[in-house]
Amino acid sequence: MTLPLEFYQRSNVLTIARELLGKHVCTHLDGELTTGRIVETEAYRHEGDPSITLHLQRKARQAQALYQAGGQAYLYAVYRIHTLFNITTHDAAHPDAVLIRAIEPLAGLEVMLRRRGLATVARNLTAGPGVLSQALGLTPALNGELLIGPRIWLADAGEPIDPENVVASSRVGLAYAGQEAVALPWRFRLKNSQWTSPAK
DNA sequence: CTAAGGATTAACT
DNA sequence: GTTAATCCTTAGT
Repeated sequence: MTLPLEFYQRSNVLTIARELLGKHVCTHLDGELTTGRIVETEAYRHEGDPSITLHLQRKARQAQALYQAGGQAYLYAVYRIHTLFNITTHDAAHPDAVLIRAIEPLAGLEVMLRRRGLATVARNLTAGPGVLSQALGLTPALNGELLIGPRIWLADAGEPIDPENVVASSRVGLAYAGQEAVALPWRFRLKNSQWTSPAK
C-alpha cells in the first residue's frame, strides 16, 4: 500500500531513513511504470548537521521543498550531470530529508535500461544516487512532487526488516562540509543486498 | 552577461 | 588514481 504523508511527517528523520529500507519506490512518468526496492538511504537532519546549512545556501531555490511539510520529492542536479532523489520529512520548520542512494530494480526493467542506455540488467543500473534517479526518470522538474502519487509514490512491501540486517555507516561526498559532517553515521543499507552503491 | 562549482559517475592512464 | 561530463544556481563583471 502507498505510504501516507504521516509516515514522512514524523519528527525523527533517522528513524524514517531506517524504515525506508525495503520499501518500494514507484514512478509513473510518460505512461511508463518503474518500481524498485530501497536498499540504501542517507539521512540529512537540519539539527546538528553542518552540511545542511551549506547546502541550503547553495541550493536556495530548489531547497524550498525542504521548507514544506514532509512527504515531497526533493530533486536537484549536481556535478552538471546527475539528479539526486531525496524525500522530505518532518514539518515546515525542519528542513530534514532522506537521500535515496541505491535501489534494487523490480519492475519496468526495460524502461530503466533504455533511460540508462544499457543493454543488460546489472548492478550499475540503479546502484548510486545519480543513476537511480536516471533509471526512474526523475529530473529536477519534478522537485516538490508529493509522494502519494499519481506520478511518484512509495509503497510498503510488507517486508519486515531485521535490524541485524541494517548497517549504519558514515556518509560520503561531504568533505567540503568538514569532518564533523562526514563522521555522522547516518547512512543505512541492507547488509545482504548486492544492489547497494559502490561508494566507500 | 560570464564564470564557477556541487550530497557523482564512468572511462580513462 | 585522475579526469571529463556540460545542468542549474549563485556570485561576480
